[in-house]
Amino acid sequence: MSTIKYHEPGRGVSAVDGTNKAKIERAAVWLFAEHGVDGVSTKSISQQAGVSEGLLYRYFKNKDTLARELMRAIHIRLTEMIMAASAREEGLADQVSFIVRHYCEIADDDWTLFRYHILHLHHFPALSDAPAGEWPNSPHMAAVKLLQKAMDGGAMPKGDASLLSAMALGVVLHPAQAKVLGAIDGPLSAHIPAFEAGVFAVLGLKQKEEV
Amino acid sequence: MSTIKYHEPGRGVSAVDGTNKAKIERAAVWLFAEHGVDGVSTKSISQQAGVSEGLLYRYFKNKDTLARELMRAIHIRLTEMIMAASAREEGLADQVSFIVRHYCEIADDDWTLFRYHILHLHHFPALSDAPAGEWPNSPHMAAVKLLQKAMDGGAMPKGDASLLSAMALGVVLHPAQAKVLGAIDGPLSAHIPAFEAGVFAVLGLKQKEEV
DNA sequence: GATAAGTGAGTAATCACTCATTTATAGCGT
DNA sequence: ACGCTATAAATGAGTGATTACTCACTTATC
Repeated sequence: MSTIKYHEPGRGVSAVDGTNKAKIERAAVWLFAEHGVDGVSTKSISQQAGVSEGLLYRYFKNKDTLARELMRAIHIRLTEMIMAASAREEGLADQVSFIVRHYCEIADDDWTLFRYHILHLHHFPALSDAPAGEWPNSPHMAAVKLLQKAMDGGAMPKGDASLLSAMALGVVLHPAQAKVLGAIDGPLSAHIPAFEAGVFAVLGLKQKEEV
Repeated sequence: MSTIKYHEPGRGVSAVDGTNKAKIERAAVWLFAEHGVDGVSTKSISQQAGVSEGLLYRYFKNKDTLARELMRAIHIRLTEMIMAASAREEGLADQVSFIVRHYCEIADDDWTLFRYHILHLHHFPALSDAPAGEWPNSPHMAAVKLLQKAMDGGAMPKGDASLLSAMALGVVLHPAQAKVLGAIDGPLSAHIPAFEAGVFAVLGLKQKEEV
């Protein structure tokens, strides 16, 4: 696990080593987050990375593959985090707290990559459409499965798991979007207690008492 | 006011008349929502609209102006709706219900334009940054002012109005995003009761009793 | 000396935008 | 009705700039 870092253009992604491949990825994710995949030229990526344009094509088949691999990295990280929460045995409240906390920490850990995810996921329908088979392939579908299991087990009243999941995620993700637009500042983690309270309220769970 | 219509490529925007200008706007908003401003060529807009490429420049200075005018239309419509809610005198609960209901109805009324707004607002920093002066210039800032007034008047406990506003809006807007990605279907208006309950819960308001 | 890493000029396609030209519309005296 | 004219609406080939990507080549590494 990495230490927490903010805002600097393009930390994280792959290991923060000094290889040219990592330089390209860090430059690309920063530019993609800022301008969108179609708003960024391969030339600008190579310039930002400080390498030649041709080198991009030694490590990535084409621009779209580069953009998709970066998106997949954060998409999978978030999905697996929610699946990990789902596997915990301490009850629904614990699972929800786990997700809220780790969502914020993943966002803060590599804010550039996270920003790329929330702003441009829709550019990759194959990642986000997610009709989903046995394994959830998106954060949303993983959360739906978690809530469905809780409903089936009687831990919360039955309802539209997909809708409730979207509402609960929105309590965290829209503030994240507001942070992108400059309407909120500081790390997301600073607001974990507020997010927890909000998500608990939306799901109709009893707030755990203060300490 | 117009009748409710769904999904068809590019209804709404300006009046749904048959003028070439309206044809261009409808084609553009559909393509911009689908592929982003930078992912759409002026040629493709003119083809989708069934006019020549040169005609675009009789009605709009350039591609970016066209994209910005369309975004401004929905951005202002949503902002003014929230300001209208703010002017109502029936109390905070009534204002919140008003906003939730009208947000859904505006989205359903011109889903293509609304989709363009939630997916690509960040492409226009000048519209979304909104440090805001006396008059709120974004839905978020309008909602913040409403909540701040409610807090000052003792209608709800004091807190971070900007954060709470983002959380509350997220209860409606993230499901809207989920609908864009195909994880939720049907008109947003179908979920108004659930959204109201969620927003009330996030804001710590008493749910009005069932009828 | 062999393989891998890295370069950047070159290519055909596409881009946003212009402008000389053509087509449609409107007004008006007869 | 009709022709004549002035203006507005609409066209699409043409412009230089930029695009994603290739490849013959040079440089570094073992």
